[in-house]
Amino acid sequence: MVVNGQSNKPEEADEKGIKPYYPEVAEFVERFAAELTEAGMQRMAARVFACLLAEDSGALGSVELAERLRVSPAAISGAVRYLSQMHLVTREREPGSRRERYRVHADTWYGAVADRDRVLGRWIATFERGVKAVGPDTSAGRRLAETAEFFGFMRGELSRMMERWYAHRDALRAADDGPASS
Amino acid sequence: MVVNGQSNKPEEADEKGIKPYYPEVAEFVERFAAELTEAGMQRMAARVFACLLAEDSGALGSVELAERLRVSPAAISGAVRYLSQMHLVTREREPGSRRERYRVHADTWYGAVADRDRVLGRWIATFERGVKAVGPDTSAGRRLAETAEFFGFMRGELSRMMERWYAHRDALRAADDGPASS
DNA sequence: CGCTTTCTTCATAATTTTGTGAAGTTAGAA
DNA sequence: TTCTAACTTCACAAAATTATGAAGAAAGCG
Repeated sequence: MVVNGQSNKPEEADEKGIKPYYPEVAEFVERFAAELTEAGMQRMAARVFACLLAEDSGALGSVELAERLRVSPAAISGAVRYLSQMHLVTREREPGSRRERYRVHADTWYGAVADRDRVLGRWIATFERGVKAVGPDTSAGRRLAETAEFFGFMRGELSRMMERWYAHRDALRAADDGPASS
Repeated sequence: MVVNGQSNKPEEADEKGIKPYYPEVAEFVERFAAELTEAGMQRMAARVFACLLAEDSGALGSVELAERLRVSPAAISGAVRYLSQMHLVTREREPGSRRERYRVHADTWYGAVADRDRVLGRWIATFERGVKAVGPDTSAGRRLAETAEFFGFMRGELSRMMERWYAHRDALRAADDGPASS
C-alpha cells in the first residue's frame, strides 16, 4: 500500500513527448490555487481549477484530478459543483461513456464575468433596500445610493470591457499566426 | 448583567432626528454581509464593512461596532485588520484621544480596485511561471499565456474604468445639485 | 441481465477558521 | 507618576468547512 505518495516524479508517461505532471507544474497549480484561495475561492475548488488550467487537454475526470491532487475522488465532487455554479468549469460526457469530464474553456473568463453580472444585480437591489432603511436624505443614504450607482456603472462597463478583450485577443492571434506576411 | 441583548429597539437616541440602529438597518447590514461572504469575504469582516457603510458618519470605534453587531470587541480587531489590508477601511485617530475609529471613504471602491490591481499583478507573475512549467508550445502553455494576457488587459482597463466612473459620478452630482438651472 | 466503471450522496472524522475572555500595551488625563 | 480607556495579542473553545470511506445509482459492456 502507498503510505504517503510523496513521489517527486511525474505520474506516468516519462518520455512520451507530452509533458506529464512534473513537479514544476504541481508547483504552479498549488501556487495559483493558494492565490485564488486568498482571493476567496474554496481551497479544493481552487486546486481543481488550477489543475485543469495546467492540463493540456483542458479537461479531466474526477479520478485523474484525484490522482494529481492526491485527494480522494469524493472530494472532487463538491469542488466541481462549486466551479460549475461559478461558470468556471463545465461538465461534459463523451457519448458512449459514463465517465464525466470537467473542462475549462479557452474563454472561461466570460462565464466568470457573466456571473459577476448577476452578483452585481443582487448587490444593487440590496443597496436600494439599504437606502430606504437608513433614509435617502441621510449621509449614509447618499453613500449607499452612490454605491449602488457605482455597481450599476460597473455592470455596464464589464460587458463592454469583454467586447474589447475579444477584439484585443483576436488582434493578438492574428499577429501570432501571420507575422511573416510583411 | 445583560443576558442576551435581543432587543428589537434602536440602541440609543430614540427621537434625536438622527436615525439610530433600527432593525431595518440591521437587516440591510446582515443581508449585504451575507452577500459579501458568499462572494468570498470573511464573515466578520463583511459585517463590519456593511455596518460602516450604513453608518451616517461612516466611521465607528470597535466598541460601537461590537455593540451593533452583538459580538465581542476582540472579534472586531481581526476583521478590521483584514479590511484595512484590503484598503476597504482606514484607521484614524482623533488627536487627543486614544480611541481609534474605522472609516469607509466615499470612494472606498478606489482602494478596492487598487488592491485588485496588485492581486492581478501577482496572478500574472504566477501564470508566467506556469507557462514555463508546462512549456510555451503546449496547449496548456498557450492557455496560460492567454490567461496572463487577459489579466494584463483587465488591469489596464480597470484604471481607465475608474476614471470614467469619476466623470460619471461628477456628472450625476452636478445634475443633483443644480437641476433648476434649465 | 447481471457485471463493471464512474459519479454522487451520506454520515462521520479531521482540519481550519472564527470568536471569546483575559492579560498585556500604550496614550492621554488627573 | 499613577490611573483609566482603548486597542491588541494570546491561548483556547466553538463552529464551519473540507476530506474521507462506504453505499447507492446510472450507463455501457459482455
